[in-house]
Amino acid sequence: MGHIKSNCFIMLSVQKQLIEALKNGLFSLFEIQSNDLVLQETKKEFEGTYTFVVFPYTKQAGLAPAAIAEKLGQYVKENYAGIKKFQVVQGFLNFSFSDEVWIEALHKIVQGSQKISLDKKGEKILIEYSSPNTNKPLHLGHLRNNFLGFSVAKILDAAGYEVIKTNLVNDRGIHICKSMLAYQLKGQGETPAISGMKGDHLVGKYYVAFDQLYKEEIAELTQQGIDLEKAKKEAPILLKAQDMLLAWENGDPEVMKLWETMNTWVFAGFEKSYAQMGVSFDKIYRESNTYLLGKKLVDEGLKEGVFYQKEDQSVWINLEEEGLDEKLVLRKDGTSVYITQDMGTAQLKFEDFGAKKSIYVVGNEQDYHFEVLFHILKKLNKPYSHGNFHLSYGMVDLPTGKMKSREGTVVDADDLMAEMVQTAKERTMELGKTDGFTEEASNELYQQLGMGALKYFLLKVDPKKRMMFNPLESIDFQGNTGPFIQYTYARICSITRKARELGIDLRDAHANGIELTVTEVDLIYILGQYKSIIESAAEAFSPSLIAMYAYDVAKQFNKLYNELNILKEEDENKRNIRLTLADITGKTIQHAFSLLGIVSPNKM
RNA sequence: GGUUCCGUAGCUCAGUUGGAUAGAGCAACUGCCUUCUAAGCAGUAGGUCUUUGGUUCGAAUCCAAACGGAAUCACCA
Repeated sequence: MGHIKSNCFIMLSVQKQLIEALKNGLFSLFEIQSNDLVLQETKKEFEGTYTFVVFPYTKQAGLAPAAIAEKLGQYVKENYAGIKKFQVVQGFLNFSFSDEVWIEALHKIVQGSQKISLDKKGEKILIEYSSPNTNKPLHLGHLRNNFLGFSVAKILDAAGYEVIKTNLVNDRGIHICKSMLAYQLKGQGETPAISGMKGDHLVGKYYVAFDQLYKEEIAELTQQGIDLEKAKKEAPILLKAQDMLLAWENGDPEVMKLWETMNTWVFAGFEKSYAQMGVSFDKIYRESNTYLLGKKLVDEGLKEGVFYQKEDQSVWINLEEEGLDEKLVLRKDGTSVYITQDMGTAQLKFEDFGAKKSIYVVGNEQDYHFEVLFHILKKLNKPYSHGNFHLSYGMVDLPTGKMKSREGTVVDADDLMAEMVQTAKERTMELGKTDGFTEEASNELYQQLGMGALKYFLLKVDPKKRMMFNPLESIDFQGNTGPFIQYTYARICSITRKARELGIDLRDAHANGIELTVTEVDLIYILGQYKSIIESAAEAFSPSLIAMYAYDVAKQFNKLYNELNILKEEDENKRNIRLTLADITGKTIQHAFSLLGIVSPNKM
């Protein structure tokens, strides 16, 4: 199994003492000096918490592995009071701790639960996520992006950073003009109000319409005997779109007016989607505002000799030393490209917030782009150029392959979220869980469960990896899912609610001389890891670590719930220990889920 | 073609500096609700960790090659 996190706060002193004892044992028994002793978690099928592997010492000790383990175990048990027993299996030496150690650990967890978040680091960190285009509605890929970005922001906040959430809206460029042009041609004054469509969907409709018109024209041209490649470049509607982009850059009043109108529609639509997703931003940037600043940076770089101009006036940077190519940073006609805008945005964000660390939550298809961007910022010697990180997440694949908006193979974000809430409603009603709920409370619960299932589904997978979504199979509500963990939380709430009704005060829980079961010890052990899990998740920018942890916690608690009585336990001390465990388990789940942006209902 | 990433159960995924009989969930099959919420628990079955070589006490993990898949290498964003 895995190695022990060196920063597992709760068990830290216990681990240190054990390692110290092992070190001393190795020296006094075998005269082996070793400074890097590593413990491992004992595998489930064996008794114990920590395992020490002695295979590496067989040569030096001149004994068989089992013999070394036996002697070492004996030594440690005699010299460290916290050890209850040790067992030797081949070259593996397994240690179990006394119940006192575990009770003490539980007390520390209870004390620490007053403030679960880690200490402030006094450091600002920017996170940019979402980054939609204003020519079409959001899809499944955006959901992964938004949930990831929001969750990572929460995790970093919990890890002590001052987090600033930004969203860079891509609201300019040829693709935006395409939907505008199609609207001009076919729109006939349609508005979201008239059509009853959400603004982003309405605009998206015209983006698709453009593509149809474009394809028709290409077909026509090729029938006239024109080469396909040529037809693609010279279709009249495409040329018109290009003209429109020029008109936009020149501030043509009519084009600007249409652009602003359609933007307003899209933003109104996005706002609804973001509200449903439960994500938010501290500041929204628009590329239409940042691309000009990017051009300024190009001028600076030219003066400093970082960039150079070719004969046709286009501006370039040479990144061959970095193992990359020459890259264009400004077109020959002086208009900016993608990277120019990103340079401008980076500068603007730094001027606004002064953060030297910055995370970009963007799909891995743009790995190369960000590599280039970060190199450019370094060459420009920007103060924020060394804290950039591209959180490159994998695509969400469908069984049919990659999603493509133009081919109609996208899973729409709004549709999917609505479906999830509907499924949650059906499942909940089948189980009769909302009997006695008000309608308002029921609907709130369906929201929480549907979104919980969806968010957990997308966040439990390692962000870096591509993942599969099959629209024909609904997302589960059982097993390793959001609702399972939410259910465990609601179950715990039910217990603590009843405990309060019975007037049980946990503060006077005394636990002297209590015998714990393996299940209780395992739960205490898992609960003690939470803070170090937060730290790992923050370091790796990985909500999936939090998700998997929450699942482990819930699973272990349900095991305990089925094996042991809690409220009905007659021994008051045992009952109180279990109640304390239940309470801390609930708090841990709730906190972990809040880091994923998932609400934990206290009744379901 | 260059670069980067990936290949683990029928399906979706874990597996953190190399460690014990490779783990979960779903799907399938067995049990458990007059007792704290059965969206739960316990169990059965399911694997040549793509293949082949190497490194060593020991490899899903490290190295090399082959096979299969993906992304990217735009004066698109």
